[in-house]
Amino acid sequence: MNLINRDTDYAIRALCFIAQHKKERLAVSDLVKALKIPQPFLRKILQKLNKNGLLISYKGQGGGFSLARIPRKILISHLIKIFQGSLRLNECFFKKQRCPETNDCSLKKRVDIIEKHVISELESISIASLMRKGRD
Amino acid sequence: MNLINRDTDYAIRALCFIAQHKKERLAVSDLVKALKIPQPFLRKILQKLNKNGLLISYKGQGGGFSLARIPRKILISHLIKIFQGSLRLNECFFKKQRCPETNDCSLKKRVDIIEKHVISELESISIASLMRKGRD
DNA sequence: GACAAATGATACTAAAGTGGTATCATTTGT
DNA sequence: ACAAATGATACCACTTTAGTATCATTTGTC
Repeated sequence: MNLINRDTDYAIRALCFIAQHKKERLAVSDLVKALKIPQPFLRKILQKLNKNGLLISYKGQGGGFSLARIPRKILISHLIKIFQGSLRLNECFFKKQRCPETNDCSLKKRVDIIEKHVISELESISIASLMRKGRD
Repeated sequence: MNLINRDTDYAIRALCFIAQHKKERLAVSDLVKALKIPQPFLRKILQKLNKNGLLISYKGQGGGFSLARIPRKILISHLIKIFQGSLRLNECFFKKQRCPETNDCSLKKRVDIIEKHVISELESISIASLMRKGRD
């Protein structure tokens, strides 16, 4: 079980790398060299970031990608939603059915509390905060 | 993404049900009636709970299962470990490789903190605490 | 205008995980 | 001896994950 999957992880690395570079347009090939992510896979990820409004793409020769917003406004929670679907940790398997006996979803209530905490923590992590050196 | 999968969920229900019953031996067929879990699947789950020391099994006619320890000592975190493997939310995909640039796993550090919180919360949930009525 | 360098779109694939089913062996109370 | 129970194991369909492959389109440069 992983909170962050490979797509999301690659997306974070790519966004950090783009954010750190003065050049405001980077081609996939530039990123591949630095990040060691298979090129076709990284392309797919960047295309998705573009579709979701986190990157701007430039087609044709000399094209590439640049950030569509400042790093502080790019949140890990958003990336997880894009690449892993919702952030829910607690979809009930028995939506209609009442859980038998007294165990009627006191479990769900407890896990909901955990979920809320995790979500709020993930919403506090931005690309900017991951870039700041010296930050713990 | 779900913190608790179906195996674990069924295990929790089964354990709660057994714990609530005065009869200290319950056969799979008794549980199936009450919990509406497919019998062969539930059997597999109970066998695993037996192997992991949470249930005691009695073979032969009149056999069944009983709790191997008091409900307060059966923790959700333990069940997750049994049915879903480790509780880690944060296995690094790049164990040896250093993450490129300055982004060297400040992400991991942040997620580790979240993980610790989730684990400690799950360790605080026991079968006993799920059975107590009125507990929110 | 031709060409090459870039992204866009889409379809495919292999491996692992999830949620089961099926079968036969063994134990044990009556 | 028999039936009712668990033990062990193998199988299966479906979904998700982590990619690969291919062709179409755009655009700067010569």
